[in-house]
Amino acid sequence: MSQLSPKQQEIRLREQRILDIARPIVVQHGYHGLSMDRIAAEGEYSKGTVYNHFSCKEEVIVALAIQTVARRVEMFKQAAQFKGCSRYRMMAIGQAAEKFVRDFPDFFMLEQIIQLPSVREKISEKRQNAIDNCEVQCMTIVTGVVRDAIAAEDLVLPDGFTPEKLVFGLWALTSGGFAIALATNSTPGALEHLGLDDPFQLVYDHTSALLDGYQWQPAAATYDHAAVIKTIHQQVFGDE
Amino acid sequence: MSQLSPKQQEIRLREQRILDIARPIVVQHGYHGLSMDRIAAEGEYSKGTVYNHFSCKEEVIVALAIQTVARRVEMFKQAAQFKGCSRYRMMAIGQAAEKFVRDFPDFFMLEQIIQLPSVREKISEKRQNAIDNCEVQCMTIVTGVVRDAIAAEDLVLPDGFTPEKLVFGLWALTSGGFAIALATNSTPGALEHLGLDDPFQLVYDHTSALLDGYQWQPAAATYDHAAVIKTIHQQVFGDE
DNA sequence: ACATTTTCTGACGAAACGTCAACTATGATT
DNA sequence: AATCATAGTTGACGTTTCGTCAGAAAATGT
Repeated sequence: MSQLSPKQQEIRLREQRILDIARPIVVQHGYHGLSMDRIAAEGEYSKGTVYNHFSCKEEVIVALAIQTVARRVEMFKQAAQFKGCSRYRMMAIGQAAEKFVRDFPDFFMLEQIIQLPSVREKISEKRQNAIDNCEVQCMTIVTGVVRDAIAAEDLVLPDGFTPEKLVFGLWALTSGGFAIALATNSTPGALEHLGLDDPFQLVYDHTSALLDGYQWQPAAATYDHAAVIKTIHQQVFGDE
Repeated sequence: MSQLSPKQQEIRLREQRILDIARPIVVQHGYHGLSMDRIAAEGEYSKGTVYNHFSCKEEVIVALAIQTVARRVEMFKQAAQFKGCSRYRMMAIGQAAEKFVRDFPDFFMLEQIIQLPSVREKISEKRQNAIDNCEVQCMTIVTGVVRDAIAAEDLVLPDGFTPEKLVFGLWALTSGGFAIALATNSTPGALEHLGLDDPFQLVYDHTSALLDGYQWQPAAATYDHAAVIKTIHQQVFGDE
């Protein structure tokens, strides 16, 4: 039934092609460097054609962000399936989050930008939902691991303290830490000057401390972190 | 010696007046809602005059941010002088950070924006340094409390783990948490739907857990948080 | 072959940026 | 008081980007 006419196929392909054109522009020149005129010029379309696909610049940006964040959801899904105890599985998700930021630093920063009201208010409801859905999926995956930890009695949360509340903390710590790491990338030496040479390592250490604070077993002091991380990267990301 | 001619006085005053005009525009209409034409129109200056003071829109934004962040430095200074044990003093700083975000939510978000390379590269070195200086001052105040805690033997850091590294974690957790709280302000119900009705409380709880993770004494379970917070607000912020 | 619908195009008006040559005010000097 | 050099002000201008839309072109149906 979904026999697309040649023309409609072309249109479908073009939508992706426009995003493929836009992506490197955003990476190289940032949010402000992207313009609809530029997309049209590089793709040799007329402006109107581009606007047929995306009603404004923000739609393009958010469409790009959705594609990228969808990859994070996949990475989180993979990580949550890591074969190991609950705490190691949580670590695997942490490693996925770190890998995502390292692989797509520009899109991690974009995520902040597309939260701005000035951007969100221009976005179609469809894409609003798509992006929110990705967030919820990530959240669901992580809370799932927390629930497993509780079920396995690796973790006991205080009364009224839900898995979601714990995840909020991990989310805040990692996203805040990564944001600092990336922001100070553009001003080299800012962190190093304070003796903070490896912010990613720091985020890891603090996450460990936070989990220790909630007494998630096994405690950080009792296992070989480097070894677990190595196994995670082999098993989940196929590194060697 | 610093006898300013009437004309020069007028110019000096105008600089502040421009910022006073710009501030509510930014608060109400955000970063994109601010334009140099608009400042000129509202102040009944010509555009050229405005450009005599600020060579671009970004300079205005950053000048505003500097003024606001300088207030945070003052709040931190006050908080660090709270009369109490090291952990309570750290809590006081946490309360100051929270109060700052509550009082100036828009400028907290601006801080993220002015970190973008596209903004920073247009800013004069003078203002670059001014804003960096505020960050460093905040950092110094907080690490000072950590050092006091170590000196008082309320806290023992692991080998090679500097006060700065601990502060990085607190900074990441609070700024990340506040960022989530503010970002989801514009999409009401997003957090509530997950049972996260009070993100500020959550940031507080997680900070406590993190400090517990590093075994900063006294442990969170051993004191009356509401009472301490009340005292902090009375003593530091003059609330009743 | 013709009609109809869909898609494409680029010229257009609006908004904002940042510049600059001409104009005006200031205050120092004779 | 008149003159002049300097400092400060102005708004029109060229540019970029946005988003629109009437008409041209192409695809599809009869």
